[in-house]
Amino acid sequence: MPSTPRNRLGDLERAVMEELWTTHEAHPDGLTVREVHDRIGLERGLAYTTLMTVLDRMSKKGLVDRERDGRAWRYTPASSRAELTSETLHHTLGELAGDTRRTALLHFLDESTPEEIDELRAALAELEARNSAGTRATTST
Amino acid sequence: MPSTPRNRLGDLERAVMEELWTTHEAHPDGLTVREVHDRIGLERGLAYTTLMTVLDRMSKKGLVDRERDGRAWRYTPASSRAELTSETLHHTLGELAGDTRRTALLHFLDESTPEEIDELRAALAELEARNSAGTRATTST
DNA sequence: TAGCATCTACTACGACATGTAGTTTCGCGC
DNA sequence: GCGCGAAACTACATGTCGTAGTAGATGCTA
Repeated sequence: MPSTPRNRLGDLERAVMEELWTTHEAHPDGLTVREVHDRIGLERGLAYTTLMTVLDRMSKKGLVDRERDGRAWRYTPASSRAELTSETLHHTLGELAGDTRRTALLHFLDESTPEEIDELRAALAELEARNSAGTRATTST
Repeated sequence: MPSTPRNRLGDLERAVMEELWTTHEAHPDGLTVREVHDRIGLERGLAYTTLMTVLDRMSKKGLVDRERDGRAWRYTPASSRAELTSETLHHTLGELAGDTRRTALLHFLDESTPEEIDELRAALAELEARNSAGTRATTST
């Protein structure tokens, strides 16, 4: 857990994260500034240095990690989209006391589509399955 | 549903909302700037006008409603804490595509305490109960 | 009725985040 | 040795938020 809040991304920051996330499989070592610029900067008419600044700031905020590759840096997402989202969700709910949280959750579900609720149920079921399996063996992180 | 995003409150803004929320039952007509100042401004050594500015901005952002009461305005929360939270949760999850959302939810649950998960289950159960009851009668909202 | 209290409306300003980009510096390969 | 490309540093505009002062309206009171 990073000490810095590092929530709420700006538009460009978000676009960069999206790019890093979606290319992470194909490029596990990350992308250089130039690569990011070629992918999302050119089409927006952004200067190379703009992406450099943004990536630099993002690494200082702990949103991305970077590693040397020759004279360049390779940037990788510090956490997956799922992790970051989960973090935000916890943050949002974390501000609420127990009783209020209940109400908020109810409201949330109330305004969810049946599909979303199904997803949630499925996730709960999966968690349960995993837990009961792990009860007598696994020691996960 | 407000057209303006109106998420992410600042510290003072949040404190004001908390005050409006917690006093809403006892004061359904809302609070005046002076009352808000007396309640949370004095102890922080804030000027009266500071609260005025903040409340004014918040009403422009749609966070609070206001109604005339003599020469003063009475401010009420535009939505309950639960609604606002629910909105934020939806917003957070709304950026994700189906597959990613599943993963995010799983992550979220993974990092939740058993109590939190119970709360969620309870909320789901309550929703279900309400739905099956309403299937043949109620026409809500 | 003149003045004081009280409220709103308008303006301001510093700090910080973000988008955007230029300038400087430095190392590597030819 | 020189130039290319990358990083590092600096800069500036805009928007938000916390903070507050001042001007102007209006009602109450002596």
